Amino acid sequence: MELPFIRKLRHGAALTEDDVAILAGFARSARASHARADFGIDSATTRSVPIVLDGWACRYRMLANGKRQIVFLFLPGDLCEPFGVPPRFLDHALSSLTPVRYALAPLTALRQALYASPRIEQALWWDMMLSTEIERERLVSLGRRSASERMGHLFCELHLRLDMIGLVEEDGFDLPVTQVDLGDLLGLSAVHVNRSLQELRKAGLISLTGRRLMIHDLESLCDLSYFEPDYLRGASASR
Amino acid sequence: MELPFIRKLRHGAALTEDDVAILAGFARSARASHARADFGIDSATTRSVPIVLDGWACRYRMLANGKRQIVFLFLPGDLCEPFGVPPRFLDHALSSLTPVRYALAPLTALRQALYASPRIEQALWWDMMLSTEIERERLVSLGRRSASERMGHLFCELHLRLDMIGLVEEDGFDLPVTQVDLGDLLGLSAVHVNRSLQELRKAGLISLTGRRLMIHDLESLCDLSYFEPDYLRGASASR
DNA sequence: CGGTTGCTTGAGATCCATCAATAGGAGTGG
DNA sequence: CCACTCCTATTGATGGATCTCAAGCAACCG
Repeated sequence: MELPFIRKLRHGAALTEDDVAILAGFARSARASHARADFGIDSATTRSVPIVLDGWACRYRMLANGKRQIVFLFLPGDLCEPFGVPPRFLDHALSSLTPVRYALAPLTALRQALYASPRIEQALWWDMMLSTEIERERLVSLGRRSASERMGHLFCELHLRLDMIGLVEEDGFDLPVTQVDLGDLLGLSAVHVNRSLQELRKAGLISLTGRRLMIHDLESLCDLSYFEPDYLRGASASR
Repeated sequence: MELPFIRKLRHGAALTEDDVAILAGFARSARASHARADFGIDSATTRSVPIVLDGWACRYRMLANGKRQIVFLFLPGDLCEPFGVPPRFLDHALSSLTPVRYALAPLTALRQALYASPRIEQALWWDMMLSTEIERERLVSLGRRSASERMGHLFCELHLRLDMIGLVEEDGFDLPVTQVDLGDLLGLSAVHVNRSLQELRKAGLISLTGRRLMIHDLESLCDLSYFEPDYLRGASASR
């Protein structure tokens, strides 16, 4: 199967075979990380953008009172930094949630790639804007949506993002994170995550057994959570 | 006085006089907007990035249940979109909070400017990362900080951002927004905004009369709200 | 097996939203 | 100038949403 980040970028621009070859080069040297391990920037890897090949990861922040907030959730195919990030902004607070395989794309090589191909440039900008929109919408969730609305919105978002890389089967997908993680993602306590999940279950919208989430009524879930797929209106390359 | 957005960008790169001249060109044709008016992209101005010259503005989102969440607060000198945003992502939900003067920088001209000068390119990337960090930190606020912590954090952030463009005098600055606006920014009800403000006042940390905010004890305010100026660690051009 | 991790449930406390009412100030029309 | 209205800030009272603390249970694992 095609690399997830290439599969994803195809949604942002009509890549040629040459483009794909260049991008595939970034994934040649993969690293592996255990679950729950920081894998951010160390001195040796500075000036590189991690690309998730497999597994789930996140950017998070810890407060002095011990609370954690996950700022962004990275799925397979996601670039963990913008392609033009100044090195002094490179983020140390990247962590795996599951075991993760990732590649490190040097900033210089990324720049060369987008100079070489306007389609790659377009795809990378598209990817960055997609991430930005996702982040903004989560901000709206934390500010103005109730617990179960947030949960529902997250599931709609995941459905859309995972579908983009072919990881949705029959409206179900793996959800390989704990309820504590979901709480840190949604700004909720683990206990309340549990209760919100049960609300959605009782409403017949989802089921979640093992680590597999089934969405039984996507439309109602979107309605409940004010999810508008349009907010990722760049999600398709066609206009 | 120098244009605020040039003054701001100087923090991100050592601009030459030529750079400044190019940037100043963007501000030549200013538009004006009343308070509380959408001034986003219309057909005539598409493919341009608004730059705030004067006044406060925001990007917001409305939910179907009537709730509003402000996603980003724009101060004088702020670019309202990333410089490389694909046109299909241009945001319609930009609104002024006060009367605003703004310029429209065509995307194509921005690209030419950053091709022409690596310092301009560096400054624009720096600016984008600064915005990103601010947005992330607000997400942390909404997820994991209490009402008065959020409020304190916002004031620390504003102090830092306004100081960058010379709008702080004796630890005080104008805060030209209503308590409803503050609520939509911080994910709170207007009533609770009022009570949180009084908490900060009673603690002797701030005073807010008319539309002027005085910060009496910046250090305590930072401690209270877990504000770490480092999160804007690219804030100075020196490394 | 015992220890750990994650999920579930209950009870009580806290934070914050909502509803409602008052008061002051700014603008507006007569 | 005055009466009127609208907007904003403020305060009180109440209820609901969510947190925290605590305990039990199942699954997994060394």
